[in-house]
Amino acid sequence: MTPITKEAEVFTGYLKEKDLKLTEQRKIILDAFLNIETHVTAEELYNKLKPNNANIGVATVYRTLRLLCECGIANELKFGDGVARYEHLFGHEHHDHLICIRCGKYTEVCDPAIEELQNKLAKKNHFQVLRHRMELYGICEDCSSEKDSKH
Amino acid sequence: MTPITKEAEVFTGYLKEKDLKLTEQRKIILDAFLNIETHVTAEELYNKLKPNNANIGVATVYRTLRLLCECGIANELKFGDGVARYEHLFGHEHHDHLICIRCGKYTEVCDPAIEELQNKLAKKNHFQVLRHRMELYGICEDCSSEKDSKH
DNA sequence: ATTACAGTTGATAATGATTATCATATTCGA
DNA sequence: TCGAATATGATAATCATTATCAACTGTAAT
Repeated sequence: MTPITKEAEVFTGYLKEKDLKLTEQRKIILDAFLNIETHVTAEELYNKLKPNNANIGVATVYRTLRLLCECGIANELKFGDGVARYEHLFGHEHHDHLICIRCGKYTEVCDPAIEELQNKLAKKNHFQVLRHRMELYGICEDCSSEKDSKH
Repeated sequence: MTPITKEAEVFTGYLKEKDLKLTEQRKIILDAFLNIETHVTAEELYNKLKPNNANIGVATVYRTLRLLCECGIANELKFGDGVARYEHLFGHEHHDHLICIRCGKYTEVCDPAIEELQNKLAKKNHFQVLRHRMELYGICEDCSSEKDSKH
């Protein structure tokens, strides 16, 4: 069976609402995107699709990822290396990132206490927060112990 | 008199240490950079210099900004619009940003309580934090009241 | 099912920020 | 002053992303 995911429903609804069309490519891209449990770049997703779908172009991948962001299924991340990465939002609502500068691995974290302080901070500055990003860069546990275990 | 700024000292020291040369262009670029009290992009700095220094190329501006980052005088910021911005660090050590998505204005903020929680969060994840970035995106006070005052 | 049109597609050109190249020019210690 | 090492500016190259556009497809009404 082909289970109709929450994401597929949302996407379909969004397209209808905007008078956009549910094309074969969009279905394939959404499906592939949901089957990746980490960040992907548009390029990576495109390369993943190519073997089985020789006919999907990069431009369409970019276009579709934008749509997925617009309807809240995906989230665009820019860590500062000049490439946009995309992650799905459903199932892991909001979170921040710990990014290892040695191996590139990242961990999703969430700290409600920090969020609360952020809101307080914003209020103090008469600023209405819509979204935020917080990234801690450093060395992850694995890389840290690797360095220690040099013998 | 030409006051020798702390930044000029640091820069000179850094260049000497690395066997790099203190060129006329580097002096001019540092000077111009220090005279801007906000973020600048490399392009903006270049345009600012051009009228009085027809002979400085964009490449040199980029190169010099990188040096300034390396020696801790400048800090590179990437807000996700594809352009790198640079701010000086001395005098405003560490801070985070409130960024207005309507007018583009940003405010520097600093909250030690948040920093502390960040460190705790990292420790809990056995992660060694080297640096972090936190940006709150939303509507600033001015833009917010502007909207209200539509009459 | 057919039609017709609005929206979509892929190939590729274009863009825009940044970096590499390279011949010429500068710096600075000996 | 000289010479080796480093810098410079102009411009080509790069890389991710977006625009272009003729051909194609989804959809809702017929």
